[in-house]
Amino acid sequence: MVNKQGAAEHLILSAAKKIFSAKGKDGTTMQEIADEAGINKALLHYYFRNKDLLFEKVFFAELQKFSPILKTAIASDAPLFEKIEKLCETYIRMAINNPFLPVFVISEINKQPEIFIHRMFQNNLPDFQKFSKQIEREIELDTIKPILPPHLIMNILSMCVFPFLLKPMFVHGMKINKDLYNDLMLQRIQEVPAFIINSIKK
Amino acid sequence: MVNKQGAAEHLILSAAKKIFSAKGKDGTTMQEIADEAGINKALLHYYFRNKDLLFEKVFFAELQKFSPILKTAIASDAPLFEKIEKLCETYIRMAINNPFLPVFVISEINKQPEIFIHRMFQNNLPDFQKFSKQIEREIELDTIKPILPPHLIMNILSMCVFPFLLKPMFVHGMKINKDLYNDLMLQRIQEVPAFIINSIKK
DNA sequence: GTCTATAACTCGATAGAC
DNA sequence: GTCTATCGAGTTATAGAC
Repeated sequence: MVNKQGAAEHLILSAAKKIFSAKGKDGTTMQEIADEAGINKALLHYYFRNKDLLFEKVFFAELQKFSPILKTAIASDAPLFEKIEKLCETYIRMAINNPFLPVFVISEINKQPEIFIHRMFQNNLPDFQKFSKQIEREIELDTIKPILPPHLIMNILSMCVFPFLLKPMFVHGMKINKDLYNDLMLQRIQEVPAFIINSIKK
Repeated sequence: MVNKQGAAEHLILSAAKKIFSAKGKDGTTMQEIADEAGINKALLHYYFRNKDLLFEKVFFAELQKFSPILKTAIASDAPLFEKIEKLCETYIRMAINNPFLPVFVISEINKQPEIFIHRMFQNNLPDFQKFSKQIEREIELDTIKPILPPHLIMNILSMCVFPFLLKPMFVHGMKINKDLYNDLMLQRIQEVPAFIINSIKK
């Protein structure tokens, strides 16, 4: 709001985040971003050189903040149920605080998988192998019902992230208002891990 | 493959389906589609008049085939567990046979929710209200554990559809090859409803 | 740093020959 | 029906004044 050094740069970044999120990279024009930021089109190029660099600046910076958090949660030595609770909370809070991220990740990952994965994790993927071993160990110990680790992992990710992708469907199609939807998402921090643990525990 | 009447039209449609699915409507150029189809750009306009009409022809035709199937499955009078099994099978088979559809639906629904929902269901949405009542009745009868219907509905949709959106992540990021991935998806036709029913049954 | 003006380019669409 | 050639709108990107 206040005119300071770096104010324009910040205005551009948050305007870009907003418009890119709503319309995707290709659907957005530099003019729209400039208008939203209340500045001139040429300034976008002055600060960020071109559209691609602006786009990357906006999203990869945001994503990389979460990459280490996720890696830590997945590789931790916590007991399985505790880890599942932690993972769900991490994913869901991330999405609540950054409603644009899930859509962005899914569309980018389906356009340029190699490039995206490389940028997101910098050649240092979360250790799903270790998590799989932990699941298999619990099955052997007979503390949970048999399930292939990839299925359990997919179930966790799915229930945490997918509802955010469906938000417009619920809000527009089924007349669930936005506040109610956000309440539902908050509930899911407890609801999802409980649902999962109910299903697998012996 | 064979040169016949209607061959070009068919080549265009499947080329368009492929490229649109990967890059989205805005990210795709008519030139790319023409190249993929091995024909000339002008032919695209000859057959489909313009880009928007081509896009709609490709996707809404496909989607509308499924709209009545889904509506029937959701509104049926089958017992709850049976209905859940049927729904999962319907969603997962749909996605297996049309790997491009989930990405398309999610990105479109997040760009233009009203328009998309209207086109997809022609003002005649699936009756989730009825499904919700059915869930609430089972809870009252004490045959399943208490859960808010929207959560259960989200869980079902999520576990059926989301894994298809993550395919590139599994295939590229975690070196799971495509055949194995498809096997996993087929398993989920049984796996997902079992996981859900395990979680909610008393 | 910020602006106006415009150059350079991409892409959808059409004209017209065959 | 299919092609080549080209137009024109819309966008990215830059030059240059302040």
